[in-house]
Amino acid sequence: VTLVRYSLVTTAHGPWWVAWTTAGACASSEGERDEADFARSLRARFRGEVVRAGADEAPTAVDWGALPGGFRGAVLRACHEIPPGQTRSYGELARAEGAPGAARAVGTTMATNPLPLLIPCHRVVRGDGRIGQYGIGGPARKRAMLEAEGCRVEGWSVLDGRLPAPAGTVPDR
DNA sequence: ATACCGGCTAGCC
DNA sequence: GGGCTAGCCGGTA
Repeated sequence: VTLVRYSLVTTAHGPWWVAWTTAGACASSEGERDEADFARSLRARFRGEVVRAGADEAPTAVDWGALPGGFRGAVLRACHEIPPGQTRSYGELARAEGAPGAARAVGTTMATNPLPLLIPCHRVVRGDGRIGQYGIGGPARKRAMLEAEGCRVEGWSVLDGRLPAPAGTVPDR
C-alpha cells in the first residue's frame, strides 16, 4: 500500500503536476491538466492513498522503481543524466545502450516519458541537429525549453548539443 | 506468432 | 540545405 502525494509545482518551464512516493517522483503531467483528472490517473496507476501536498515537498529524486525497466528504463536513466544546456541525439542514446539501430525505439521511449522535465526528454534531438518532435506542445515548445536552458538554436536546429550550461541556468524539475 | 506503430537514420537524389 | 525512401527496433494489441 503506497502513499502517493502530489502537488502543482512552479517550474522554469511553467506549472506542472508532480506526484511522488517516499522514494521520489513517480508521475508528472502538464500543469494545464485538470487536477481531478491527474489525481484519477494516479489512483488508477498506484494502489493506495493519493493526497495533495505542498509544492515545497516535491522531491527532485526519481522513484526508479515506479518507472519502466528494461530497455526503456535504461534509456530514461541515460536521458536523466543530460545536463541543462546540452542535448543528445536519439541515436546516441541508442548506441549508449548497446542497441545502435534503436534510435526510433528511443524516440518512442521519450514519447512515453513518465516524468517530463525531471527526466529531460526535451534535450533529446535528432541526429542531424534538428529539434525533432515533442509530445506536449510540439516542436515549438521543445525549442523554447531548449533556448530557456541556454542552448543555441537556429531555426529548428540546435547548433551545438554539448555547450556547457551558462551560469545561472535553472536546475532541473 | 505476427502485425502494426512511432518524438529516428542513412542514403540517395 | 531540402525531400523522399527503406530499414530499423522495442513495445503493444
